[in-house]
Amino acid sequence: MPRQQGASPSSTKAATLHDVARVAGVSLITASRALTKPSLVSDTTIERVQAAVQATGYIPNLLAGSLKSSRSRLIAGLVPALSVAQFLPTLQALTDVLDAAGYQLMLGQMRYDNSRQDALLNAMISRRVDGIVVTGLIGSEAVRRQVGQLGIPVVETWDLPENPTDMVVGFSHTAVGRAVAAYLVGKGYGRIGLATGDDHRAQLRRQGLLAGLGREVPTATVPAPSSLALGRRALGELLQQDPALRAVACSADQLAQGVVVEALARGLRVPEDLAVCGFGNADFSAHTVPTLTTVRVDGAAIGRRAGEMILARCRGETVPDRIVDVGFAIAQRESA
Amino acid sequence: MPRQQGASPSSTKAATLHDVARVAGVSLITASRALTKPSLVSDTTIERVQAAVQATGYIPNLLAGSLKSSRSRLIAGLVPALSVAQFLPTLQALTDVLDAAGYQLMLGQMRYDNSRQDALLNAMISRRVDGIVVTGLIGSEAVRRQVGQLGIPVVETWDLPENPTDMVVGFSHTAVGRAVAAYLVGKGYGRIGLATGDDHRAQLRRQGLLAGLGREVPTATVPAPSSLALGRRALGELLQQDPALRAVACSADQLAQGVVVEALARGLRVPEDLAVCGFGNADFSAHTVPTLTTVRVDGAAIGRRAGEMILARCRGETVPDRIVDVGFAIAQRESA
DNA sequence: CTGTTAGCGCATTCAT
DNA sequence: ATGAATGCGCTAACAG
Repeated sequence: MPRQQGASPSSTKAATLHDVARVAGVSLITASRALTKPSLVSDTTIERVQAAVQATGYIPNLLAGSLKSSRSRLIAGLVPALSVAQFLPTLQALTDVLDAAGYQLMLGQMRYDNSRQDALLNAMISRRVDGIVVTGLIGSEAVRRQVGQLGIPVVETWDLPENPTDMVVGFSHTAVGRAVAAYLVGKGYGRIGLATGDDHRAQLRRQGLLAGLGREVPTATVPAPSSLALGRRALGELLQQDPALRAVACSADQLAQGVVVEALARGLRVPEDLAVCGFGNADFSAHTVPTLTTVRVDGAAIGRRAGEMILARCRGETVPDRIVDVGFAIAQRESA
Repeated sequence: MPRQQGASPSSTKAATLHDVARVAGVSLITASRALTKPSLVSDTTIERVQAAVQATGYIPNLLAGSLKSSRSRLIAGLVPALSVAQFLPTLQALTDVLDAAGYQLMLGQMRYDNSRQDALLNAMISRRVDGIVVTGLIGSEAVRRQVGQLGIPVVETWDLPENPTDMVVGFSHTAVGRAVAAYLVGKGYGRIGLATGDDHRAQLRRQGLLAGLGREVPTATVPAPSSLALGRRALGELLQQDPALRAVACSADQLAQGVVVEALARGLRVPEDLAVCGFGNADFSAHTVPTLTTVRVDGAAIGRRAGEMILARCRGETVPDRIVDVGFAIAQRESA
């Protein structure tokens, strides 16, 4: 018995707070307070209002409440693309933190494109989001100014810029690059190559790696999002540049996995003939053969922390640490 | 020079449409129409209004517009969890389709928990979402009734129930199970095992597989989300149940990858000693060694189609095909 | 093509 | 502890 398409609600129109108040025999505002600020209302009226809510099937209209109070309880969550596995734990943790506080996340995909970032931010601001969490940085100077003027709290994540738009939760990518360089050199690998994505942060890690090594290295650059297939291709390119390559640093575990697969397919042993280091500590990295040496980053912690900072600012609190470094750690495993 | 935290906008309050109208020298409603229904307004006034928008830095308040028009241009997108890689292409395509039409996606994680599903739906309805897209089915009978009464369009996806809440875009999981059974039997594999997730859809595929085979099979059930590690564990369990196992059907490519890794680690050749079939055609499946035989499903098409159906209903159109079967195909590769 | 009027449903401000 | 009035910013419905 399919319901009538596009029809208005089957019977009468939806109940409003007005109806609840009438049924409960109290004024509009008392009903409102009973539901949102129970401490200001007597227990008996709370009960009567709640009974009226049940009776009427009342569902509050947050649009109206938001308009009046100028607080939408909506947070914008911006990612380059949902397919970037890297950011999923962050988004997941963020959504959970917000949900627990009665906030919802509006999702936006920026597509590594500044003009789209502009349009998206405008759409979010039009909805009067109470805060913005962006994975990566806000690239558009115009947008930075705009959110600054409007006083919208912003948390940039997964990076650690010197001049954040507002707040930031992340870590130093150049430090990661240096750490990986030091690790590989410490293991005695001389001929090192790099398989890297083309995004901003991967390039920072590249710079750190080169600085740590003190020289250029063979490099294969692949487009986002990183994948096993791209890793295989990258190793092919790197071996053309240096057939005697002994180690490959990768900008993502997906790439590292591909490099390993390609190496094994070419009859190279990992790590005896070729060492491989990834980045991100993906869920599979501890369980491949060989297990993947990688850089561990707590993406969920980034999301949680970002959510808490945004919520604190939404409550009007001052956040003492506007720049939070969650750090990273090299996870030593078999592949390097 | 950090901006003042929690401060109100740096200077005066934000411009409203009222200000725009005043600056442009037209009435409020004309300014509104110039921005949202330009066809009803003369070109010269459009220009003047747009100039006024620039001059005032006006950003529309969709909260107010939505309240008045009862159309929020907000769509709820519900997934069990963001970590279920399966659904990402669907969400990504859905977000793109909605964005192009000026709609935004509000993300919700249901956590395989009916009570949370209830609470989440309520939060979404409170915000007067214009539609709901859920990956999987709406489990709560109360919620189904509620959205039905409110006349909110709903698209359930990735399944093909006989009685959808409203609309559905998916495919038959029992048919997938039968197809996989037929494929493996056709290849001559006798002793077949199953590594499967514990979610509803995976169980439907299991039923199809068993029906196709006409008998029970050794089964290892793992919790969501599927991963390489769980696949390795599952193969261990299956080999305990039947050391002479010749083939394993998996409910996800992540599991299949783990089964392959574990098989190789135990000195089994794939597919000579053990054939493996996955599900979902993940991005890596065509590039592993050996490449993974799997079931191809067009997740992006599901998201696109779902978005189009929701948007059509938001425009008041009648959707002729309320039940859309996007089908599936077995991708024959090396592992089986 | 343009304008006037009248709210959408709720929360803030003041009163009692 | 409760209530009356007011308006958040915008758009639908009618005029002209």
